[in-house]
Amino acid sequence: MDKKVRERRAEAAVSIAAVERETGLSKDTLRVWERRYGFPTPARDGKGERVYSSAQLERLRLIRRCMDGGLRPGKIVAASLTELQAQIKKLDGRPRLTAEAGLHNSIVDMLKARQIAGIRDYLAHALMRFGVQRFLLEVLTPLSAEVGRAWISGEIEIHEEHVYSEQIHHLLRQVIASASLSRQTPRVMLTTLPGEAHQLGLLMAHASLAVEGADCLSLGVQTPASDVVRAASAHAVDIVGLSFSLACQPRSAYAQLADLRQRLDPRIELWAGGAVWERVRKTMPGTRLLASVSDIPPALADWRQLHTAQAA
Amino acid sequence: MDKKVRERRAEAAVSIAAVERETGLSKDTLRVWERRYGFPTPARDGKGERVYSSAQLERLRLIRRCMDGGLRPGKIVAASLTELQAQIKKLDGRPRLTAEAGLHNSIVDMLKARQIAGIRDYLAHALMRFGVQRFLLEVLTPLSAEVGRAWISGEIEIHEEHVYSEQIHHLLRQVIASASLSRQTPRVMLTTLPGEAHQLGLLMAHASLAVEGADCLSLGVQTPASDVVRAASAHAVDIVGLSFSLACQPRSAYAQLADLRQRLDPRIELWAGGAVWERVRKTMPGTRLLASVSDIPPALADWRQLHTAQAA
DNA sequence: ATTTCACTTTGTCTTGGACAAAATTGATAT
DNA sequence: ATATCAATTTTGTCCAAGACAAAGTGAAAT
Repeated sequence: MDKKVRERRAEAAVSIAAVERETGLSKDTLRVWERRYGFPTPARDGKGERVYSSAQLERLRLIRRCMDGGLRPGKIVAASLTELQAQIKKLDGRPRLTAEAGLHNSIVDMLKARQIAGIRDYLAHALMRFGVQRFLLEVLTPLSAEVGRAWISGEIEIHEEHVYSEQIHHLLRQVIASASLSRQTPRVMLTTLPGEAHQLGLLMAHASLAVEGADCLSLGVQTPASDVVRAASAHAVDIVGLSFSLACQPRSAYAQLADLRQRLDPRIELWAGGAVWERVRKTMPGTRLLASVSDIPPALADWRQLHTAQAA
Repeated sequence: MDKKVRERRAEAAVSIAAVERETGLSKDTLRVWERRYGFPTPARDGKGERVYSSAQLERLRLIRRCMDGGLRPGKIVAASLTELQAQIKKLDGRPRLTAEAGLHNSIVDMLKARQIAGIRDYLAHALMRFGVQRFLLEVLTPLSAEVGRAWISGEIEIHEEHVYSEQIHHLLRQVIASASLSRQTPRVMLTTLPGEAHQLGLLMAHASLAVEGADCLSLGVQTPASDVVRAASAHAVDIVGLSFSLACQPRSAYAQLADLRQRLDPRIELWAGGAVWERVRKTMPGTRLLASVSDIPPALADWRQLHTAQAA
């Protein structure tokens, strides 16, 4: 099955723009790698434009994954497929927080067996059993990582990953709908910046905040920074929460965040969530970096303590 | 004091990457406009890199809005600020789709007044009053058109449009959750093709189908055509439903659809929804073009009639 | 009224060079 | 042994000006 998937992927030939979309590596970066490291080495079409094979695309995805794990391009861009897979194995060996280790494998198996109702039931059951916070942290976080891994390794196809995301999305919307109460504090506005199209992180944060009794207002994904500033003031929120996925570049994410912090009303707190922040050492004054959903409840408790203290 | 001045300067001066993020215009496009139309004309920093003033950024945003309204770059990139504003006023004057004028104006007003709870209540009430199908057709369709128009004409800001979309999104997910029954016929797989990021049309179709008792499986947005083909076979669906927004090009949409029809198992029906199809006259064998949500129930009735006749 | 064809507009891709921010290395001091 | 700081390497982003095809426009022909 594994092999078959890979062969089918190898059929298509993709443009540099498509590779940029799929891997998150900019066109400039792809061209400069070709010059410096001799990889990737795309064919050319009649126009003289780069045409990447799916094999190269897959290898680029592996490279991307290694980089997300902290390895540097110079060491891995020229590395062979087997070397990359060895590196990933090493990275995957990190300890995990898991409510149920068996769960992840069975969900991936269910995806492969197209048992959608089974997935839905399993997730709904886990949610009821553990409660929202533990569900997010101990079930959804490792599960999403596992599904992502299964896709990269070719175990499942992209449409199976889509099915998974869609089920989670649906479940989280229901959690948010039932957990939302109006007139709570603090007021939190949630969104992502342009370029960040991943909704799941945002929804997880939304669910966590809603359950903890915050008054959440989501703008959906991809709100330009200037609109975030205007919307935050217009809706008089206490906190602006931004979600960043692992796919984004830490450097540009940090720069965007710094820019926003500068333009945002200093009385409004800025929280940035996402696993990227594990890899960033610098902190930013007036900004709270939340590397995991488990950081949300303590952050909220801090805010409340500070603001009741001030009121008293 | 020194620091404050520097901050103000930094506020007024943005890099080409920041302009790309804020406006959605690619770096290449910005550079080529500079060459061709003589605008924008950014200053340069010590490195020789472009530094855009916030005035130019604002003008670029206006240009962007005119283009979203259908104007072409050649006519407006070199236009002055006042000319641009005049153009936007003209766009505002286009005929409005208002079946129930009172409702739409009040929703736009509520958006402007930040009365989110009011919007939510209003929509929920309309849903209960009219039922799902009439709600989709008579409320949501004209309302979305009106909100889009209000944005183009500058009446509301983009974040207010985001708030609106998010509320609709939430409501529709709830409709889908309560309307979905398993083991119904036909089995319908829903998604959009790459480049089509709009979820609302897809959700509206999903809600309509779910209410009519179809067994829906959504893949979310932007599934590559080859994955659509594989997923349709893997999940043994009867119908593949694709959503196209008005923003897409009729010709490329038609071409993509024809390509998909050719590769898809001929026993699986292909339905394409979206207002684009109003502007396309050609039909495609084995493909059903649905220009409105009101076309969904009859299409479903046709399918059922055909397939019960065959079974008998 | 619709299709066809030539013409114009427009976004994206190309090359190879340059440079600064970030990361690493090595030397020195505590 | 560990912390600090400077030197060095690595790495992503930006630049220029040219090229080309896809999308849009408008006129002529069916």
